[in-house]
Amino acid sequence: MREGPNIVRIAALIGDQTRTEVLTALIGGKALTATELAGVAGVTKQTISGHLAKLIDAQLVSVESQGRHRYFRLADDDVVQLLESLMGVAHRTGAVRLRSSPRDPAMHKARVCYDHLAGELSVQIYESLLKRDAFVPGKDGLVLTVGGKRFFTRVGIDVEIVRLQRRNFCRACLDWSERRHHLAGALGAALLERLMVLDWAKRDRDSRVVNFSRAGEQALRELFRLPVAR
Amino acid sequence: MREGPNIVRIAALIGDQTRTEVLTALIGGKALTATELAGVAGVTKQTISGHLAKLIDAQLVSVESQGRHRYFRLADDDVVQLLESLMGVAHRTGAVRLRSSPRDPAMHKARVCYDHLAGELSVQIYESLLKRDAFVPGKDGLVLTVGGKRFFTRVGIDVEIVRLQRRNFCRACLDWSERRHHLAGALGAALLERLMVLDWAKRDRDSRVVNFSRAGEQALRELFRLPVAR
DNA sequence: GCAATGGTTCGGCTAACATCGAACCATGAG
DNA sequence: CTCATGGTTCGATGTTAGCCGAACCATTGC
Repeated sequence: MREGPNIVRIAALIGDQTRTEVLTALIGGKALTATELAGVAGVTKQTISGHLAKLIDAQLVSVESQGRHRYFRLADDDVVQLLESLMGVAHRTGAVRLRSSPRDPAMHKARVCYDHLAGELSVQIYESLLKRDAFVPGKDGLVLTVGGKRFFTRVGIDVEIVRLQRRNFCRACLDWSERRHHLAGALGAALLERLMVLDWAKRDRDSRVVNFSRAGEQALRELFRLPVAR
Repeated sequence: MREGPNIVRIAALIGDQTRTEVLTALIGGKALTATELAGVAGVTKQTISGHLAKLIDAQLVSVESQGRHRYFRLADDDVVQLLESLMGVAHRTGAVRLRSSPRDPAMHKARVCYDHLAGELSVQIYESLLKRDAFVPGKDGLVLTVGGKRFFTRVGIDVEIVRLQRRNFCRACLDWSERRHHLAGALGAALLERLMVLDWAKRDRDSRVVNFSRAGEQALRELFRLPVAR
């Protein structure tokens, strides 16, 4: 009768305010401790401990113990994709949070999606690269062409070193605010990393927003030949 | 404090066995009545009525009244994408249904994803088209090139007529079993439709499986120049 | 060794919600 | 009009699960 994977359990886990608070906090990409997570979720540590146990059991979150601390992070990229997918639907159905802060437009322009860039700018980068044949589809994600490699070399990224990472090198990720794709994988992460090192962009202290400096955005736009800013 | 769309409500709705039964039944693409849905979910009609009201209120499902019947269908493509995304995570975490039927390999090869094709074959088609520059990324999904149009004309699809539909014409959809993209949108739907008319493929009576005839698969492979079958 | 901090386990309380029986409204057939 | 069928509303019931207080284990610092 029933077929396919059991999605109910996963959805039920996300269908709780506290746990979603945890998951969205982890989209930021940084590994957090239980007490930190209890703080952002606004519950006691006993409660958060219970929730984290469930999330780990379901393999949505993974842990690493270091001394008396336990660091929690998302277990896999696909969790990020799932959350962004959920946000897409929530966005369409108008189920947005009441407190739509001034952050909102900034979130749309550029934000962190786990460890890579999301939002308007990121989509433009991805599409510009695609249009210039920077990658072709491969058997597991995207394959960077010789021409594509040049773009990254020019920002100061050593593509061959990035390629050594065990994770997926380069793939597309659906952007909930734009409903289009942006660059993810090790290469996407390396790009965001590099933007921060160059001081072209800075992460907002306590949100997923990424703020570009005037010069940084300018340089990025020229480098990836993005359409002119409005 | 909190930012972004409210995903908890959506996830909580999916996090119920009965409602998920309803949603997955509707991925099949056909609009179903309340009593039919009560049947597949195994609950009484009062119960299903309550669930449907919630799903409609959250805009995951839409209704159309016809006489004394009310036909329920998924409200938007993004719900399908969300469900497939969930299945992807559930698949990775090994949370598959106990009863893994002989249907399972068939599901992986070809199945219906709302109104278009999903599974191994569909991914191959998509990637073959992409490699042959059948589309370029556009501002809202993919744009079919002149070269791409030829592929569809050759199967007997009048692309210009398909383009008239109000829905998104052509876009990519993430495939949970393959973890890669396949073709969706009006064009994807038209292709599946055409395959059935040509008798190259048939839908399984009571599942999402799509069975290809020997000749049909052969023809499809040649037409879209797919890699040789294993 | 002893306190302090990070985290988990246990038990009990409470609220939310899925379920169904029964009654009720709407449409269509005879 | 009358009856049958498709759906919804209401109220009562039972289960689930989130939450916290308290006690407990583990690691670090003094």
